[in-house]
Amino acid sequence: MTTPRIRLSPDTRREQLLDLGVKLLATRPLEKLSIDLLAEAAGISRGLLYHYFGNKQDFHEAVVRRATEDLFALTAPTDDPDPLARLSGSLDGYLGFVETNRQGYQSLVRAAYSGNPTMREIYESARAALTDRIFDEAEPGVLEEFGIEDTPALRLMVRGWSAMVEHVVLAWVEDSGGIDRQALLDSLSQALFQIMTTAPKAD
Amino acid sequence: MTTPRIRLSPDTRREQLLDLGVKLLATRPLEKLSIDLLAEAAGISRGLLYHYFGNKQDFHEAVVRRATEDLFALTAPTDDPDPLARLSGSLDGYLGFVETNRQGYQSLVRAAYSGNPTMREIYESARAALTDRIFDEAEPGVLEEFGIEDTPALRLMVRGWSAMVEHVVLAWVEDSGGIDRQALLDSLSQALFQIMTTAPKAD
DNA sequence: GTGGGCTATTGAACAGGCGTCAATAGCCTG
DNA sequence: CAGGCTATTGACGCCTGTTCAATAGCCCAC
Repeated sequence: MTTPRIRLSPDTRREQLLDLGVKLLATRPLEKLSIDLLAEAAGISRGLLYHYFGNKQDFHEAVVRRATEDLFALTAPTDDPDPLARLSGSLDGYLGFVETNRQGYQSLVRAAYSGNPTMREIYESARAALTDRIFDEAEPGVLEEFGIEDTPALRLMVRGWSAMVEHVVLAWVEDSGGIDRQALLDSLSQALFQIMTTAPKAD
Repeated sequence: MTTPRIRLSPDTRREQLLDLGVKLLATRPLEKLSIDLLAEAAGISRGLLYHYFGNKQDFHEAVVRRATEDLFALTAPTDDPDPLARLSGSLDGYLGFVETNRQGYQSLVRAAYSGNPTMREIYESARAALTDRIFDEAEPGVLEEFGIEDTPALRLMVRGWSAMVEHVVLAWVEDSGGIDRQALLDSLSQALFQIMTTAPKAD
């Protein structure tokens, strides 16, 4: 009755478990992704998971890291040289991702706030990568034209803007409240522009 | 050896457990606030906790609700009639609260993202109350002077600004990066002003 | 083709935290 | 000071994470 045990190469097995983890995360929060659930879904014993990932924490971290990689890959900005157009396009891609992966994205954000410092770092670096590439890949000198200066204060405010985007987008996806999609995107990019042009100069 | 059991009135006992819960929350995240820990700290049996709060969820919710009430009470705005001054004072009080209750405030924010809808609602309504009172208590007509119109889109963006404030303030408290306290407060209130004056009109 | 070894895989056992409930014992009232 | 109401207990069952010695699939040498 019981399925005969199947022996796979470590790489294959690890990949299978990681992919399955991300897939299951799209339907439930991280805390509901138990060892039991994954083992049963993968058709393996609980013990095997501990062979590949030291413990539940490590497994969860690996799954979240994989999920952020997916997010990053699926939201590449356009190659428009205008930074504003790049920002707009990137925001559009980001919103699209959230629209089609609402549950998975919620699980991701929640994981970032779960209290585990490593988890937070994983998400924080993903978020940094998302915003950085909008500007870093732009032609040098464009920012200076607008009087934007790269200071710790500016970086802090931009990270704050990211948090705002997360919140607004998640709320809008839940219930748009009659707000037009494009108007939302415009407001968010305009907010960033304003924030950047008026950030305080560091002491 | 064992302490003789002490019989208190339900109200007294409940109050004691709630206060103790908030106190313990200031030193650890919510998920570490186990039944065992609280029972031992309070000098009671685990069973008694289930008599007062149906289960761990309910207990956690009650503790978080109490914590948000404390936050609200400790950050009352000044009675300045000028809405900008009121906002500034309120932000100042809020930052002060976070500075002196960093751990507890972190636990609070994390709880809000924990996935429990009730928890989220508790925190969301506290956040709404914090921002609403800045404007609701202002003299009527001031907002209109600045062309600010109360629309779903505006409310959404203001809630987004709250998320930004949370993020920025927590990051700044962790590591100021040489950013001046007053400059931070100014940037945040200025950001709100800009966001409010340029929010899209709902279709 | 086959026997043997490397190691992927298992499952039973342990730990610790949540939740239940019949039994116990403070405190108040007459 | 006796009796009752009910606040309080503690032992029990269950579920989930974690360990580890035993098992068995796959590949290679012959």
